[in-house]
Amino acid sequence: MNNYPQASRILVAIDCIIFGFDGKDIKLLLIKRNFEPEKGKWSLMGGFLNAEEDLADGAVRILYNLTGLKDIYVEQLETFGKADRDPGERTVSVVFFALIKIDDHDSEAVKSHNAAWITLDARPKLIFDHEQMVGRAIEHLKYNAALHPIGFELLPERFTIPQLQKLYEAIYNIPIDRRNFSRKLLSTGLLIDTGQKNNNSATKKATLYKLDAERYKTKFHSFWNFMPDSMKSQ
Amino acid sequence: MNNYPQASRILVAIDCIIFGFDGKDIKLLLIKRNFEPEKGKWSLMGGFLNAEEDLADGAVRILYNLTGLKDIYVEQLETFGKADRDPGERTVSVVFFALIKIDDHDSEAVKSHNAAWITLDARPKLIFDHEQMVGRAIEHLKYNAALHPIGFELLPERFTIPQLQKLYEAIYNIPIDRRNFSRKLLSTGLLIDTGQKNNNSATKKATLYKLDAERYKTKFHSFWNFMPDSMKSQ
DNA sequence: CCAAAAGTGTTATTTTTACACCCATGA
DNA sequence: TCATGGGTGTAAAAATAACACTTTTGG
Repeated sequence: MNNYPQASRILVAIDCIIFGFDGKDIKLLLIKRNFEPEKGKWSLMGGFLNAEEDLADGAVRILYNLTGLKDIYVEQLETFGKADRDPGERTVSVVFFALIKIDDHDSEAVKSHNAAWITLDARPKLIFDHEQMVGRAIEHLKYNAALHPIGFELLPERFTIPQLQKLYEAIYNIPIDRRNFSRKLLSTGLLIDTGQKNNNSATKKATLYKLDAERYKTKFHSFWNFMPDSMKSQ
Repeated sequence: MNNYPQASRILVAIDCIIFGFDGKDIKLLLIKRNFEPEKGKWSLMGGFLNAEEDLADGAVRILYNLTGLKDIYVEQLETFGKADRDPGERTVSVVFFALIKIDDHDSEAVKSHNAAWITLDARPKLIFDHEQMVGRAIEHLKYNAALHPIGFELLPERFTIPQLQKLYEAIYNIPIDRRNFSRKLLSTGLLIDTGQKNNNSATKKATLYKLDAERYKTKFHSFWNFMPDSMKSQ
């Protein structure tokens, strides 16, 4: 069957930008390639879309290979399609944006792929246009974390308000007022007090909350402001 | 040169969702296909990405073919990649979102493509997954018109505040308070009073404004609220 | 002179910001 | 007992929402 004889068939790649948070910094999961092409250089985790595979399934497959996780927060970000973006062969790359709970990943799988968690500041040069992809993903993270409750995807199942605050401070690289932040968060009605306290702290133990899964679903598309207004123009 | 021998080459399509505004309704530019496949049915305007063409250039080419316009507001929206989305052959489609000033388009070109401006309510069933694409684009329009000053792209070079209000009322399908809307708009500093008045009106003539191009560029990424807060949860 | 649409001002309410003190904990 | 981080309240400022009258125009 060939209804479109004159059109070009092109490689379709999938590249994944994977963010994590270690309690202090936002990190990217990058791989040091032990395969060709560009062996020895750093890149995003990727692969090709299979002939009979749904695009979204391809992203899940690639994320699973690297992290051992199946229920990851994934969004399609943007498709990169400059004619010369891959010098080997014309390739269009669909970039996916993933947020994971950093403690959940399978460190064996990560190790076997020669991958590492790297802070944004310390990231090496990446191959092809992967640098631009990361730039776009950081932009997306900043933009969307202010409007939707996606920050939770980077934290453990149970988390404290101070943890969440540190996350937002890392994303926007600004200090946030503790009192206002806490009030704003609690007023969303998204947080359920688990009654437990955090043991990690050497001082007063913070309350552990979990997400109200129902409300999270229904409120996800609301427009919010986790970010101070002074950041809105950036 | 074939560095990736085992990967599949796939057709890459480009489909364009083109919005216009006639002063009363938001409209879509759709084509009634006078070519195979699916001849006689309605679809989005589209085409295939050429072997040596940048993706963004492909979108511009396709938009130009249909509208005769080159400086159109275009954003990449989303890539649709279900394995079975095109029954003819595996095709991944990159969907673009375009806003045009409806009076500017080349009606000859539109006619020769068998295309028509159709209101959202009156739109026919579309082929393949084009229906979903349109749904996604409407969502995107609603979301983004509230946060960025993209509404202007649907209006003539010179426009009045009441025109802009009607546009927003059409997008969100709600009545907006004239006084609050006008104040909010003018406070952005984006509008320049041209000193002219609108002749179309049968009653009091409204002031014609134009965009402050400089400010438009610098303020584009600001987060705004052209939408009343009561809509935020939708 | 009247119907229809444009323009504009004030007040109440809500949201956001700025800011300081007390509490719990383990070393 | 003290240093560290967690928890909370209040008042000022800013933004938003609600609301009504006057002006211009063409028929």
